[in-house]
This record gives sequence, structure tokens and C-alpha cells, in this order.
Amino acid sequence: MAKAEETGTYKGSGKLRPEEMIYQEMLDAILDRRLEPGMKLVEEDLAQTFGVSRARIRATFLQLAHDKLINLVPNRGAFVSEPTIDEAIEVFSARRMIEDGVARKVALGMTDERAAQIKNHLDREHDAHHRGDHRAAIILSGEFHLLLARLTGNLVIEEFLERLILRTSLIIAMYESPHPVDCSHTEHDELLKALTSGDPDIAAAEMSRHLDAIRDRLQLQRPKPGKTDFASIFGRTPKSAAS
Amino acid sequence: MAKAEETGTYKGSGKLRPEEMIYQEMLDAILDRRLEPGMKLVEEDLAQTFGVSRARIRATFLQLAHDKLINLVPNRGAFVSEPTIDEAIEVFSARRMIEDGVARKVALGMTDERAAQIKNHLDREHDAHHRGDHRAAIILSGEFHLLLARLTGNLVIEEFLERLILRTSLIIAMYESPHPVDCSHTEHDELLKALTSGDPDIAAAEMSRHLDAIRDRLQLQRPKPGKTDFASIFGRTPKSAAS
DNA sequence: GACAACAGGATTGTTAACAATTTTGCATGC
DNA sequence: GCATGCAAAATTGTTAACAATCCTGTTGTC
Repeated sequence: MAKAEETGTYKGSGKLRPEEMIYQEMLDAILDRRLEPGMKLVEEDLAQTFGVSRARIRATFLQLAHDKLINLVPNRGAFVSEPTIDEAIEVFSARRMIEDGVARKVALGMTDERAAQIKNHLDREHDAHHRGDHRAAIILSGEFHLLLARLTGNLVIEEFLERLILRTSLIIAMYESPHPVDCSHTEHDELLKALTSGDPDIAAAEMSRHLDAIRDRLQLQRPKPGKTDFASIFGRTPKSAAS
Repeated sequence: MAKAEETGTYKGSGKLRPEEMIYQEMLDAILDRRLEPGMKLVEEDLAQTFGVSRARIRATFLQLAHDKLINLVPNRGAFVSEPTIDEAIEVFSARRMIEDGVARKVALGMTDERAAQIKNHLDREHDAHHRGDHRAAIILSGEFHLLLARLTGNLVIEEFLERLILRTSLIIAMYESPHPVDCSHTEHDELLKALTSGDPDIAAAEMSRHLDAIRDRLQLQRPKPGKTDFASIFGRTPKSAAS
């Protein structure tokens, strides 16, 4: 997961491994849309950019491809993933299936200390929101879900959900509605309330509602069947072979 | 997933890609325990065995490591995973969390055709069992769960569960009780009954019960804290520096 | 006899060069 | 003008050699 703050320090002690560093950098670039969906990733160029050999770039590609963040085509190369609408819907559906269970488990194992931990995170979310730091808000929003996964105490779930959240971030970056209406942070408040209610069914229901809400805020219509509509992009009406 | 029958033919048309072939072969070997947990995997040896370069073996290692089937230690090499008891328990817990949701979704979307599809698979399971084909039974048992995941229509869930099932197979291979009591196939019958009941809660409960049962049939005690008990293995009492 | 230092061998990590494939640009013909 | 075919450039796929690291067995010292 991309870090909300102090990006660049890894493992604390300054002993950073180049492998993970490159993965992180490319990850951040993809989620920031500095690398746009569909963009070709040339091995040699990246190798020179990062000052490493092509072999390492290749290994990094395998990792990113495994996380579905890039697309590896034999003999053609690597491309930043362009999740389709169907894929986007599937990711949200998968998250619902898993995070319903997470919510149930967290609700059942709730303690005062854990509630405070969640509350603390919510404060940071609100803070970022009031600062107007949109990017930090998105990242913290993802980390909220990751925190819940961690509270289940199940590393398997945590790791898988981390990947799904990354994919979600890419999907949001790609399909985000132009006028950002991320009222998401208030929904997290509701979620905390449901999680502390003690009723796992309520918690699961609230989680489902929240994930559906995120999905529904996206522009997951289908205005891209076939070829790009350049006419609307450039604000013109198509002319047939203008003189 | 390892194939239950006709192992060796891939993609039907004879156009087999060496990359996937090697992954499959190593996968089968690990699940068969021809490659035992903890065993060192030397790149050069494997490269010669498969007649490919070390680079390809390395790439295959990354895949297997990502699926947690081998362990990659920097500067030391690759080792067949030795899932700890804690990890085993976590995997089952994770599967419960996910497959509860799967069971719910399948129960809600059940049709006669799908029920027949499941029934058909169960017949194959029973058949393998009556033939006494233990290996096929284990594989088919895993594919039963994969079939349910496929019936959710969610590729994300399907792929993740496929990996978890592979891990489970390794865990079973490692912790299986000596006297195989895989009465598992009757449990799958129960599961089908629950899935066709129309009540998602019943389906989820039955799935939980089933997964717990598999786990509880394993020998997940803790008789391995520290070093191996050679004395019991060789049926002797330890002597202090025998003359 | 136990322990530390050291050397040799084995194995992984990395780099660079070469081969195969795809893409691109251009010329040719209709 | 447009499509087809060809050749060159760019890019990926593969191999082999070299460097760095780790393991093992030995030697020397206390």
C-alpha cells in the first residue's frame, strides 16, 4: 500500500532494498496516474531510469502482474492495467464477500482498545479531508479497510485484501467521477458505529452498504463500447474528410 | 490446480507453453510430496532437469513463492514451504471467511442446472473414492470447492480461492493423519443439500462446519517445538556419547 | 578436545551480449 | 489514394559468463 506520509523511508532503519523500492515507485506512479492505464512500459527505459538491469525490471513486472496492476503480453511487453467495467464490478463484489466476513469477525472481537484504534484512524482521515489533501484521503481510506483486516488477526486475509484495495485504488483513479464527492469518511464513521454495536449482521450489512456506495459513486457506465469518441473529447462534430 | 486425470496434456491442442508446464510439474511434485517440505530447490539442477535456463526457473520460483508454495530466502535459495501450524489454522480461517460468502451466494443463485452440475462432480468424487484412488479423491475434493467458487461468477474470488486450495493441499499433505479418514465426500453431499435449501445462512453454516471438520481431521498438535525427536523416530532412548 | 579462522567449492545474484519477435516506416503496385 | 510487402529499428526473450555470497570441511591454536 502506498504510504500516506513520509513516502520514501522504508523499513525504518534506512536499509532499503532496491527491489521493493522499484515496486513501490511504480506502484505509486500507477495509482497517481503518472503512468496512465494502457501505457506501455519499456524494460530498457525503466532499467535506465532506476539504474538497474533489465532482469530486475522483469522480476518487478512479474510482481505487478500478479497483483493485476499491469498486464504482461508475451513478446509484446508490459502495459498498465485498464480494468474493464466488468472487472471493476467483480472487484467490488469480491471485496463485499470478503469484507462482510471481516466486519463480522471484527464486530465479534471488538474491544475498547480496538475501537480507539479505529477512532484514531478516523481522526486522521477527517484531518486529511479538512486539509483538502485528496490524495492522502484516498490512501487513508484504503488503509482504513486494511486496518479492519488486520484486526481479524488473519494474515492471509490481510494480504489478499491489501491487493484488492490496490486494485480498487487503480479502479477509482480510472473511473472517478470528475467532481470528487468523497463523502466516504462519514461512511467510515457509520461503519465504526456498526462495528461496535456487537451485532455481526449489522456490521456486515453496513460494510456491504459502504462498498456499494463507493462503487456507485464511480462512473461505471458503458460509454466506451468500440472506439474512442474523439468528437466529444475535442468538442467537435465529426466531418467526413474535411477539405 | 493439479489435474485429476490425464495429467500431462495441457491446453488440449498439444501447444504447451514451457513456462506453465514447469510451474505445473513443480506444483504436482510439491503436492505429491515428491518434493518434501523444507527441501532445497537448486536453480541449476532444476534448469538442467527441465532443459531450460536458470532465468526461467527463477521466474517460476517467483510464481510459486507468490502462491506461498515455496519460500524464497535472499542469497540462500528456494525451499519448499513448511507451513506452520499457525499458518495452517490461518488458512482454514481465511477459507471459512471467504467460502461462507461463496456458499451464501451459490445458495441464493441456485438453479436446477447448477445443482446437477454439482451432483455430477460429487459422482466423480464418490467414484474415485470407491476405486480407492486416494490422490484423485483429494484433488477432486479441492476442485469441488473451486467449482462452487466458479458458480459465484466472480473470477477474483475464484482465482484467490484456487491459491488457498493449493495451500490447503500442501497443508493436508504435511499434516495428514497417518490413517486416512477422508469421509470428506459425504460432507460434500451434506453441503449440496444445504446449498439447495435456499437458505444462505444454512449453506454458510454447513460450509463452516465442513471446513472445520477438515481442519480437525489433521494432526495440528504441536509436537515439533524445537528440534526433531530422533529418539522416538528411531525407537531408542538417547544415550550420552555412546562408547 | 573445543573453538575460531580460513580456504575451497557450491550456489545465488547480476550483467552484458546475442537471438527471436514485433513494430514501424517506406517503397511498390494496383 | 490505398493496400500490400519488405526491410530496418525497436523491443522482448534467452543464454552464458562473471561477481558476490554462503556453506563446508580443514587447519591451527588454546
